[in-house]
Amino acid sequence: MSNNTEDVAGTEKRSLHFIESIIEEDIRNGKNDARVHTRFPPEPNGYLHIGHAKSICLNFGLAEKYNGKCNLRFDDTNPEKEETEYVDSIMEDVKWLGFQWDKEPYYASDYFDRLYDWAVKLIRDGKAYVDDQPQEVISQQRGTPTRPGIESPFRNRTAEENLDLFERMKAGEFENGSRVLRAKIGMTSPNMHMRDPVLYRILNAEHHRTGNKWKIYPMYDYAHGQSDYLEGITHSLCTLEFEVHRPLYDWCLDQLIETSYRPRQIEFARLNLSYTVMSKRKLLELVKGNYVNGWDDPRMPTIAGLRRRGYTAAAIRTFADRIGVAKRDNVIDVGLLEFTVREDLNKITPRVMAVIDPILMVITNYPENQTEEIELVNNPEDAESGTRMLLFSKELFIERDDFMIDPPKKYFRLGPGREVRLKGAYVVKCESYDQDADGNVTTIYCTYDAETKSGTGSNQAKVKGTLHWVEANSAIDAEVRLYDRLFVDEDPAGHADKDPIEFLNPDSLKVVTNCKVEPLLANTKSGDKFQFQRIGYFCVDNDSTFSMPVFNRIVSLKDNWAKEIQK
RNA sequence: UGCCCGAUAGUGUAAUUGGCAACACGUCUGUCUCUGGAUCAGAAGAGUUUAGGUUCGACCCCUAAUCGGGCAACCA
Repeated sequence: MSNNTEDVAGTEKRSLHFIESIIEEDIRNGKNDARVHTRFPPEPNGYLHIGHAKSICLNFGLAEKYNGKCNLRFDDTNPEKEETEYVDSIMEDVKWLGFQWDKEPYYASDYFDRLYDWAVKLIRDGKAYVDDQPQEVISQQRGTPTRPGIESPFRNRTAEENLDLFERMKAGEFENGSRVLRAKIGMTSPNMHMRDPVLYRILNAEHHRTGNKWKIYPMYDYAHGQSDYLEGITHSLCTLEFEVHRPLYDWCLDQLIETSYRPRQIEFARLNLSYTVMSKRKLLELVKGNYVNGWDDPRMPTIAGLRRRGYTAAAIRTFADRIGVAKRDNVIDVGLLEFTVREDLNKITPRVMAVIDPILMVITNYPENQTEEIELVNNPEDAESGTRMLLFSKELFIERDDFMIDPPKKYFRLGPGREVRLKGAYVVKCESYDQDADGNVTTIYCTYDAETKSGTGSNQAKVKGTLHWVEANSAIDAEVRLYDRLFVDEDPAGHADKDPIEFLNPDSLKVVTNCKVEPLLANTKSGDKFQFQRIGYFCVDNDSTFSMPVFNRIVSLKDNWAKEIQK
């Protein structure tokens, strides 16, 4: 390592984060034969969220960077919470993000036999014992962080007795929860996790892979390090809350292996995002309580939700890269995520005309029954994207927001007597308008100047605004789903006395059904993304049909006018 | 009252490992524009939680304090 910085994406310089520093030092020292082998170890008890994406990008990214490998391993040691549906969704999400795990996916449950044999070794070595006490008693005896615990009366059974009991636990002779296998470490450690921790518990539940074969299941602390070891993992990355578990991770390995190869646990700070919740438990609550429409609801911070919303995998990877990796607690502004998608979408999406809240515009001096074709650039950011033709006629739809009867001075759009350009077409001037009984504007009457057609080079006096529009007769109907942040509070889970549900944003979804979009949008498929000119980025939803296309708003365009009216 | 982590502009992350704090987002100006988008140019904004110490020199090392987070599931 000659320099502490490196090229990222060819241009940006980025310095090494602390995990990379550790890895590079390990490589220099030839530790574990200078291999880099990471793993992403989700428990299949829920869908992955953007926080997991950070971890995925970290683990797979490190493997890529150092020519190593990264495993996908399902940490399925608790059959009561785990399901195959989650396994499938997790694999799909990891692949979608653009990563490929080494070989086949691994499962902690594949190691149950090895883990069992190791447990037997611990018992033989006098380092584990079977405790017959109920959970509450064990819990009481553990003491408190400030007071040491006391030893279990079953702590000093003979190895033979322990072995016999443990085998019978495995055989299913005992009741659920009636006995556990505990490590024999001591009851006085200031670290609660080191006070004779439970290694195995009896669980009469059907496991999603091993079915009813097992009656006992290993605990995370016992299973994780050994699973890492069996897979040849070198750097086992996890979040900060596992810091206090590390001594136990190391203790187990110390007792069980004698090779020089050793996996090392390193902790980093999990991602927190403003205006959302980021725990599987809380997300599950949103799903089960029908506050959202499933795990892939576009408002969810799940990878499936973001995907359906229209976020690109590239944007999420860039985001993960931008937020960095460190050990201090952090809350990332959702604005950064939004910026990152806009940045990506700006480069890749075709621009189209779509009017979300249409109002009829009649061009009074445009010949009756005449139409013409207007050529429009598909994407000014992409020279390869070409152009397309769009119909223009006497009757158009424009956005209701783009007209005001009595506009303020800084309003660059249409009002009585004002002039604007219709994007790609002509400059029009508002001559009059109709209102209904309630005062709503129903039709806007304009005149156009035939000399001002776009691309003719006739440099007309500049107009302040340019509006998007669709031709009234050829436009097709569409449904648009306007998504906004799910919570109105910056940190919905940060109130000890209040449930995040209380901060749900009542306007997080607005369904608009009478939108008018250009005819091209009849032929789209789920997942297609567009920029609705002047409005935002949109993505074709799964619910879309030929007769009624449905678009999700991914994110709006940066809107300075909206900011202006805030003032 | 215990133990373990952490603390740098509004938010994140840096600082060539001790040489007078940088980048991104955000904010504000302005430019350009047939998207009030994008682009481009520029500005404001921290003197690194505090107090000591070591040193020619400290964001960086030491000590203490303060603040924040984590730890007492047969969850992961």
